[in-house]
Amino acid sequence: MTTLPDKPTIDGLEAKWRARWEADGTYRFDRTKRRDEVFSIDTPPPTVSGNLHPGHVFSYTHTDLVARYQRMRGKEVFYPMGWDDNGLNVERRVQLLTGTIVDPTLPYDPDFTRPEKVDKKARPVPISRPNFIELCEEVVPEFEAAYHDLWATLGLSVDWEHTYTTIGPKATRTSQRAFLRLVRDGLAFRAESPTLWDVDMRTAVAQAELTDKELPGAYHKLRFTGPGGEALLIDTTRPELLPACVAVVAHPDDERYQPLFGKTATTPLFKVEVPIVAHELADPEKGTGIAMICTFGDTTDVTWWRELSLPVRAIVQRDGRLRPVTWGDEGWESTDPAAAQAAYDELAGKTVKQAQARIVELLAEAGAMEGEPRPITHAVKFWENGTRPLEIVTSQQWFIKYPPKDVLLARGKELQWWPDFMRVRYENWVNGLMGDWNITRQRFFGVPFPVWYPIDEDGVVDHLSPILADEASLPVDPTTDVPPGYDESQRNQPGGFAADPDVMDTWATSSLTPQIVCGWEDDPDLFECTFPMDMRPQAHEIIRTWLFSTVVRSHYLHDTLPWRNAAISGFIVDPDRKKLSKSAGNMPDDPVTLIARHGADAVRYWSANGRPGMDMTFDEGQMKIGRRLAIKLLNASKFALGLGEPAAGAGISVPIDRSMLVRLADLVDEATRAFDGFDYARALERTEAHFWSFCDDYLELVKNRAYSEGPGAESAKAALRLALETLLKLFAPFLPYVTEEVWSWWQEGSIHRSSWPEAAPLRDAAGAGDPEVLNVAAEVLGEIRRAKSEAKRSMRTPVATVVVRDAAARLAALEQALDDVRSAGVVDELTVAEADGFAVEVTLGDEPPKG
RNA sequence: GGGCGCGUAGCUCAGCUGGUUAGAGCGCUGCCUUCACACGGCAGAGGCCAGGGGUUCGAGUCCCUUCGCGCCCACCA
Repeated sequence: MTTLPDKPTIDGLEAKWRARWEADGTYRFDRTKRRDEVFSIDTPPPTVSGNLHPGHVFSYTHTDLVARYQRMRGKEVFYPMGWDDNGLNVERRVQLLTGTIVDPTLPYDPDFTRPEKVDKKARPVPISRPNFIELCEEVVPEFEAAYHDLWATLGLSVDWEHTYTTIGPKATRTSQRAFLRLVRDGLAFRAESPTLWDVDMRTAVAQAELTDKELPGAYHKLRFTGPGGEALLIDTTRPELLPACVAVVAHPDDERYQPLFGKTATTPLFKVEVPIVAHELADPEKGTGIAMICTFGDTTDVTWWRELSLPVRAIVQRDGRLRPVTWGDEGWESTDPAAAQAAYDELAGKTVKQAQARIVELLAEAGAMEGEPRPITHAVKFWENGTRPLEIVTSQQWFIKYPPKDVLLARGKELQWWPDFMRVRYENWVNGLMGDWNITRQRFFGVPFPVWYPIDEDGVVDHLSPILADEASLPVDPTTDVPPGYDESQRNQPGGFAADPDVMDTWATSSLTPQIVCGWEDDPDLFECTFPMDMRPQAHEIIRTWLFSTVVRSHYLHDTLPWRNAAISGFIVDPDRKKLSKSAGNMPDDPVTLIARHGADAVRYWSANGRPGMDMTFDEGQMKIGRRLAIKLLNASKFALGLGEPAAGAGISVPIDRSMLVRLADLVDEATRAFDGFDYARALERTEAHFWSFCDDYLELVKNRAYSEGPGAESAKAALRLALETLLKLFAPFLPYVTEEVWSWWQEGSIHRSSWPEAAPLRDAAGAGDPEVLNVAAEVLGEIRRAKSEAKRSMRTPVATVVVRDAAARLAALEQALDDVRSAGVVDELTVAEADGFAVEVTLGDEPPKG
């Protein structure tokens, strides 16, 4: 039964079909399927602390295109959605939004309620850690709701019964269990180690979260005293670390310093004797070719310190200020402790920056600095969201050991990358790995370590002998739960236990998204039919974090890749190739507004034009084209279906109808091939081009015949319905709303649960169809149109005569479509003549009578 | 410093393993209110394919090189 609207519109389709799909469970995962019948997707959980951004729409649409294609190919698609509500960003956003700050020394206040209105200028209200976590749990769902609404309106075919968060109990349990397994296997361990440290957030930061910023600095030439009392000049950009100097270093091949290796130099001001050592990382070209090693100025210092077995003389505290030191104590020997103390007292308590200013004055007064500081610009390491340079402090942290590089590189080769060249980023990262993965964060809102530490009878906490939680008890929070064999009264008591106060790095949990969504050990049946997963879609800037760490965890837990395919999306840039951002002032309207303005199908159309891995320009013009395409689909469908159903058993007998179907079969092959290679953009482009010529040429050519009666009309109607069904299906992944709407006019069920078109049945229906028939007919019709257009006449203008000159084969093709061409062109007499080239002579007839 | 990607009409982009006069859409110009569509339709103008070498019968397509843009990585004292 075909029911056509009088005036079809795309307005309101989102609300209508979104509700219907939800009610019908159109995208619900059927967990009774076998693994080989399933296509499972490791959805990127959006960071709910962020603002909705057009870039989100872009990349999430790409995933949905693949999901919809696979579903129509007959796969049961496992397409969950997560919310990343774990980590520093959420913590900070909640702090700002609620005007609070955590003071871990405060007790829980059961009467605390969220302030109604937040004065951004006022001092944040200090609250306890449990109160803050409650606040987060209250606020985060508000963020999530905004995303859920956007995704559903955009038409993501997500199964909303499979959602997860990266901090909820499920994720926490998975994360803690995976952590305990690593501890058990000796792959996660606790150690005291120099750690990159953000002095404002007062937390450790991992290598993956680093970013470089160009900052002004200055070389200061310091006068050390060599072994023979001679001056030894050393350039440094960090003179304030002079008291932390533990050695000076030059390249082993540097002839200037070779005689000094093994001897000692004496630091200015503090009069500390430090060894003169050799190491290849010292660059003879840089400064004076000899550098001071401090604990710790940068990661090179850490390398030197480790490889040369140097002592620690740390001065920078976790708050970024210099700590008090008593010179003369063990480890702080000086040939003149009184002078050292006097100089250091000038620095203690100051920030790094203040200390630098002061020590430069002291050095100048002591005549220990050659010349003036020479300003330079150099790259300094920052936490990616930080405001001050990172320092390196020594502290106790949990680390995960990385697998050997060759193992990691082999995993990278095993994985299918779309596009393939993105593998290089992974390999670059693996090759640059240093040390182990520090997963400890000194924060409040995160997955806690399921660990306590014993306290001996003297009240000393043994941080190197952790008490692990039972797996069966997970998830646990060590600050409120009690370790096995203890009771609450022993908390923080001699002979008792102390909770691990820290939380895990957000990637330590996000790296387990496949395990979380597939129900690792919690839901073995689900895991069986979904893992290893088929596809990880994600952005290229988090290859080194999310992708990499997920590979590591899956390697350890399951000795397999977490997924077969990594589909990497680009991001959105403005026409000047600048990344869109609020600060750059080039941020377009938010996605909800864009969808309201252009329609979800139109916004998806724009997104679908971005090929995997390619950055794309934000362009509302493309959305307008998408909207036009959707409307055209409605109208063309209305026309094709409005002709009525073909008579039962009607054959597709007319050559041009068969010709159209042959070309359509080729299109199906091409679109299918493109989709199999994750090239949805190509599939769309080909389908779209085909559709426009289908409308402009084929529909025009067959229109009059289709309106008539007889076998010709029946052939046209049958061909049109077959073509329409095929085209709707090819468009369905891109334009889910309009295709579903048209589908509902004449078909049962959802188009999104129908089967992807196949070329073979089309070729069967086309029989010995020749694609050239439609090609030549369209070209001739084009020439007739041109003649009318150039004469500035209406397309309805009758044509007295048309003479087509062309090669014999093409004329033969044209002969098979002669009636349709004549009818569409309103031609009285059409004759053909053999010739070498294609030429059409058109003689227009009289103007039709007006009125 | 190492690497990856991009540079095709005013704009956004196709052009897959090299093959006839380089494609689409938008924008622009002109025409047409045709019985699916004015949220239309038809047609037109517009390009030394970033520059320079080379391989080849033939290069936007392959090789070398220069320039510009973007990004990733790096032990920048």
